Formats: sequence, C-alpha cells, structure tokens
Amino acid sequence: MTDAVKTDSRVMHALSETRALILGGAYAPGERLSEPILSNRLNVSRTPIREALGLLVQEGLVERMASGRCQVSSYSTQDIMDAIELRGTIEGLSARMAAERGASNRMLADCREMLASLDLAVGDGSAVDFEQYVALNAMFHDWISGAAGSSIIERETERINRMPLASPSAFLEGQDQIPAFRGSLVVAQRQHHAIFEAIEYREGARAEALCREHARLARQNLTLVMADGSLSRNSIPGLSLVKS
Amino acid sequence: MTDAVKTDSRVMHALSETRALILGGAYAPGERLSEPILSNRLNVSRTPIREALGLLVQEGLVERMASGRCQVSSYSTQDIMDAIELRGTIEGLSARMAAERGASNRMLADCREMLASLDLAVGDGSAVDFEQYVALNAMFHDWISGAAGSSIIERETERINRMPLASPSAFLEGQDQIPAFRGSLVVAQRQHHAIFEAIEYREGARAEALCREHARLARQNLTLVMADGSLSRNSIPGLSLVKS
DNA sequence: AGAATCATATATGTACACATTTTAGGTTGA
DNA sequence: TCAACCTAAAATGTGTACATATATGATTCT
Repeated sequence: MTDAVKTDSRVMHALSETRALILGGAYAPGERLSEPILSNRLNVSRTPIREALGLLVQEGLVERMASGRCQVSSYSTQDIMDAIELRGTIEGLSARMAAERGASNRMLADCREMLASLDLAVGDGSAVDFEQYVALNAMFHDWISGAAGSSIIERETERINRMPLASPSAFLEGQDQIPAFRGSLVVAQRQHHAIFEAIEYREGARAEALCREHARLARQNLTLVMADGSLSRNSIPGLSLVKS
Repeated sequence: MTDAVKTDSRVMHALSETRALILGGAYAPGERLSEPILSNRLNVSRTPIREALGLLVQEGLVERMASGRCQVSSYSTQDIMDAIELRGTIEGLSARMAAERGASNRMLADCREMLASLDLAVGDGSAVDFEQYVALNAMFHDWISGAAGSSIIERETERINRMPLASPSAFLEGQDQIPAFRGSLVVAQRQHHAIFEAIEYREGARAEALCREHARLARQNLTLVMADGSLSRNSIPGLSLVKS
C-alpha cells in the first residue's frame, strides 16, 4: 500500500473489513453504504469509517455520488478488459524500461530463482501447486515493476493492481478446478521466461510486446469465467461487481 | 476530478488552498504540514483539513510518513521524466484504442474544430496566442482520452494528469518568454494533426507511437527548464517540488 | 563535548455532537 | 392514476474534545 495508514488503526480495520464485505459480495453493485450503518456493523465510529470509504473510492470499489453518499461500484466486462489491457500496457512500459536501463546482476539472479521455483510449481501442467504459483506469480510481476527503477511507475502499477480483477493474480485464486486454466499456466510460465530473457538481453521492444500479450491471457481467462455459468459469483473476489 | 466532493465544501476550499500553497512554493519539499497549523491558516477545522491532506497524498503532492505526519513531496527530474513517459504511454493506449474501436463522426468533427482553432492560436509560431493554446491543448488531450471509450482508462489518465508537471499543459503556462518553446509548439501542433489523422484512419499502431513521441516533447521542455538557471523556481507550478 | 534520557509540548487518531442537506413516503390536488 | 408537494427520517459535513503517540529540547551522565 502506498498510503501509510498505521497498520493496526481503526481505519485499517474498517478498510479491510469493508473491502472484504464488498469483494465477497455481501453488498451488491449499486447498493448504498451508509456511514452510520457501517459504523454499527463494524463497531467503529464514523470518523474511521469515513476515511476508509474514501480509500475504497480511491481503490475503485466504491463510488461517491454527487450527494456525498457512497455506493458499491459496478463494472462491465468491458471495463475489466480495459483495466487488464491498461495493466499490460504499464507492465510493458516497466519491462521496456528495465531492458533499456538494464537490471543489476542481483536483480537478474533473484528473478532466475523465482522462475525456477515457478517451473517447479507448474510442472508439466498436470499437477500445479496453485498456492505456490499464485505467490510466485505475484512476486514476478512485482519484480518487473521494480526492475524499471522508477518509483512513480511502481506506485501506479500498485494502484492498477488494486483494481478488482485487474491484478496479475486476480483469476488465479480459487480457479484450480477449471481445466482450461491449468493449460494456460504452462503458456503463462513460458511467457515469463521470455519476458525475463528480453529484459536480460536489453530487448526493450520485445519485453514490452510480451508483457502486453501476457496480460491478454488474463483477458482470456475473464472471458472463460464470464461464460462459465457453473461458477459461483462469489468464488472469485470482486467478480460480484461485474454486471453484464 | 474523479472524487465527487461538493464543490463549495470546506474540504474543497482546504484542498485548493493547500494545493496552491504547495505548488506556489510556499512550502518546500520535505516541509511538514501539521493539521492544526493549516487549520489556523485556512480558518477551517481539522476535519476538512485532514480529508484534504488525504486527497493531496492521492495527488502525489503530499506524502504521509509512518508516524502519520504529512510532508510536502519531493521529486527528482528523473521522476518527472518517468511520469511524462507514463502519461505518453497511457495516452498512446487511448489513441490506439480510439483508432481500433473507431470514433464517431461527431467526435471526429469536434476534434477537427479544435485542431482548426489550435492552428489559429499557433499561427506560424511567431505570435502564439498562449492562453488559447493552453486551453485547446488540454481539450485535445482530453479528447484522446475520451475517444478511447473506456471510463477506466479515462479515469486513470485524469489521475496521471493531476501529478505535478506530468500533465500535457504543465510546461505551457507561463512559458511564453522562452523562445525555444514557441518553436516546439509548431512541432506539437503538427503532431496533433498526425495523431488525429491516425485515429481517423484507424491506424492504431501509428496513433500510439505518435502519442508517445508527442509526450517526449514535454520531456524535452522539462530539460530546457531545468537547464535554464534564469527561471524562477516558482514560475512554473510544481517546479518547486523538483530537487536535483 | 557528546550522547543518552527524560519531560514537556505538539500532533495525530478517534469519538461524538450538531447543523444542514438529502432521501423517502405519504398526502393532496389535478 | 399520476404528478407535485410537503413532512419526517436519515445521512452527510463539520467542529470540537480527549486519549494516545510522537517530536522537541533541556538535562544529566559519561
């Protein structure tokens, strides 16, 4: 988080609780979030609730109406597609900058290690260690962002990744049951290697293009998820916010 | 603004006043911003001051330290360079999407009108109507963002543009005295036409590349400004935040 | 003299009260 | 039946008080 709110404060409590309620589908898109009611529900006074709502507006989970009232945000499938495309574009920028400016040997070594662990987690795609994969995948994407060497770009990347369903891990958690997903992990991991190689060899344009295409795997997964009627709306955090 | 804070509220007052103080250089980078002191200075109670500071953190003008205290942000020249590159990249994405998805005849007509007015404002570069240029230039860039047809991307573009010195208008205001600038406006306006043409003809890759290069004019202007010792540090809003 | 320590002053985090605005529902009138 | 209006309930915007945490500066000890 870029906002240094003390970790054990009531604001943080209100923030994470409310976020969990929204992402878990306890509040439907468009539903009002009144400060007094949340205040009662979370046993926190209105002041931290108010601040937490402001942060959720910033995260995109909540919208503030002209009257000042808050409601749960609603996104179209296209919105999520665009958010993923935006993430891919910014990751592409990071990767290009990392390639052009050059990553330190230490950074490169760290990434090689990550990739090796990811190889183990993926295997041949028949028995993926999902938990490991999710954690390492997030680390790899953070690595790209950091390798660019720009705090501004790193900060904006973090921001985009907080947007529901746009983060690199969005469709991974709780998706071990869909067969088509497991295959895509093998492809994704091959792309990870290619992205790393491009950065290592200072091939900026290639690194950028690969990142963009890599993000499009997520768009494909979104399509799969939206088409799959058997999926509970609440099995993927934030999916409840997507209307149409 | 994406945040719907009532326009005449005390929060808005505190926000714009404090922002003006920071951008005008009344507070130096790293200087502390205490809520009670601002409260006194602006004749507003701590509550709206506190919220305004939160918004300024979001804008990047203020940083919140681990203790909870706020201080004026400090940026390096490289940070601004990176922010401009990021803006160019996102504008490029917008332009590509606008080209690929197609802009309505109405949108295209609007833009043609803007470009004609810009042509008038620029003339042959010897007698530029700066005020007109600044306003129309901002409109043109907003148009690109809107033409993409994605509210998500439009929102993030607005956000980037609020970052000090990264917006398309950042180096235009108050720069009528630097000769090198006037020449760059002719180049910039030619790029505007090319970007429009690329979008009109659905040439996505061209539109994207042009937007990126267009933003690099701003980077060049930043270099000029930083090299020019004769320039007062406060003549360009936000320049006081740049250290080294 | 310099470093560690302690006390005071100041700032932040939070609760709560109150005024104003907004919403919601019911009533009246066409 | 529907629309406009009016009234009551509820929500937001803001000020203020107080507890806790943090910073500052004097003091003491080495």
